[in-house]
Amino acid sequence: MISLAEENYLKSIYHLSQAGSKSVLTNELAEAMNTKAASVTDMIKKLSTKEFISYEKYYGVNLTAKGKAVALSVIRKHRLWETFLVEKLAFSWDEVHEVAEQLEHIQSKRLIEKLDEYLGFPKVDPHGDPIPDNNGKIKALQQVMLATLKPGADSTIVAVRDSDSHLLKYLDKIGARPGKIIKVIEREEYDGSMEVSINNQRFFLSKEVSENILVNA
Amino acid sequence: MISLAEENYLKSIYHLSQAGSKSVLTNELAEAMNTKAASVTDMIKKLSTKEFISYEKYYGVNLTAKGKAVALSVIRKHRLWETFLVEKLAFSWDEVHEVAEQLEHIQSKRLIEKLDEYLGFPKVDPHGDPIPDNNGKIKALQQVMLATLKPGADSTIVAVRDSDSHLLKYLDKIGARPGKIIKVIEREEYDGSMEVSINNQRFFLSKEVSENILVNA
DNA sequence: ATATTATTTTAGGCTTGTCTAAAATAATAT
DNA sequence: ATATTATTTTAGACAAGCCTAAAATAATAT
Ligand SMILES: [Mn+2]
Ligand SMILES: [Mn+2]
Ligand SMILES: [Mn+2]
Ligand SMILES: [Mn+2]
Repeated sequence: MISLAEENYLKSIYHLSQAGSKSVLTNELAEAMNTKAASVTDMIKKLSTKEFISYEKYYGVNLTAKGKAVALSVIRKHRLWETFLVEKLAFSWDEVHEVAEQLEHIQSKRLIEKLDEYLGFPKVDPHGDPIPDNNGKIKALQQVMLATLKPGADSTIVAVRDSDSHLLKYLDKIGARPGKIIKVIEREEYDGSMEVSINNQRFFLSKEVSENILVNA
Repeated sequence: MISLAEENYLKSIYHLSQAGSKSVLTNELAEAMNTKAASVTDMIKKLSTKEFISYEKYYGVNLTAKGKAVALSVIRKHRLWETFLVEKLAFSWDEVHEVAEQLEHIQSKRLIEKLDEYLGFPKVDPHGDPIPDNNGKIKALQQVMLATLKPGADSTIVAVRDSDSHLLKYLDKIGARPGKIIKVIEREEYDGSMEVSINNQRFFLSKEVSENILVNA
């Protein structure tokens, strides 16, 4: 019915449109999918024919309701599997993303329902990302990059970007996990780096890192 | 590295050669793979080039050590996943095969090691089939089709064929599970059907059914 | 030993998903 | 308003995995 490649494209389009309505451009998608613009154009046509996306030549694509449902179903599976790997199989949070990239394509409604139940219907995955429910409803978390906070502010970590395992190892080391309170001590304007405190310990975070930590808005 | 299609071919070749040494013929493989002989010949050439099989034109194929290792690894994954689905997710034994056909292709050594551990290093899957160990060692069970037993004999069920969910539902209903003792009361020579007793209950089994129940030799 | 039949391989073609190079279009700068 | 640059699409090709039809080979029957 729907191929693995198609599912991955739809998922990428969803992420790039940040669940929003702005069109996703060919080159963005090419970069995200680690492929070439020409290949993206080819796939875009197929997805458009199948009505998973609406496509205006030269101006990018948007998910249809149908396409969004597929994307959310894949994301649901991804996040449930990540939760399973961490909670049940004792994986660390930096090891799960790649495996979940494979597991998210397993086709079995029954499996994902049973898995959800087995895990106790979790609301967020190990990185703090919300898990869409069975009907494709996802709770849009009010979140903002740590990088945008001003000195003096303190805030709770909501989620962290999950696809770079080196980043995750580092965040784990400094204790930057969802639920933790993080306080901005100082911020260097010229490079965007900041000093923060987590668990009463101080750390210097590069802009890079502080953009990958999401705190509540 | 190795594709899903290639893995499935190697698994099929393994099963058809019944872990033995007799060559597997093109048409056998075509039937098992639900494909055409011409397609099989194409794939056979690829697998031969990659040295997963030895191939003598017109006389069938045999797994190399390398090919056998791949086949056993896929079978190991299949059976561990089936065990997981039944033991942890409360699937019934007739629902697991199809899902396991997908899960067996997930590539992650770590995942399968963790899963094995999580399941307590099971030796057999829900249908009684032995699970190859991490090194590709598989315990060749001494087993024989129930159909070959003579009246009066009683024997323990070791395994049942796992790929027909209707058969499995039926076997479940009559209590024909691995570990159960089954006794042959009578056998009709003309159609190979037999009357048996399981748990002190009597059943008439067609030849079809009695060939899909494996008992210890 | 030869003819018939069954099996297997080859030839040529199709779809999916990818690529490079060239052409078309849009965006930006002068 | 036009020229330059950046982006996107088209054209043409390729590998994987499948197909049908035809040719080649092996097995079997006479
Ligand atoms: Mn992930
Ligand atoms: Mn995640
Ligand atoms: Mn099975
Ligand atoms: Mn089984």
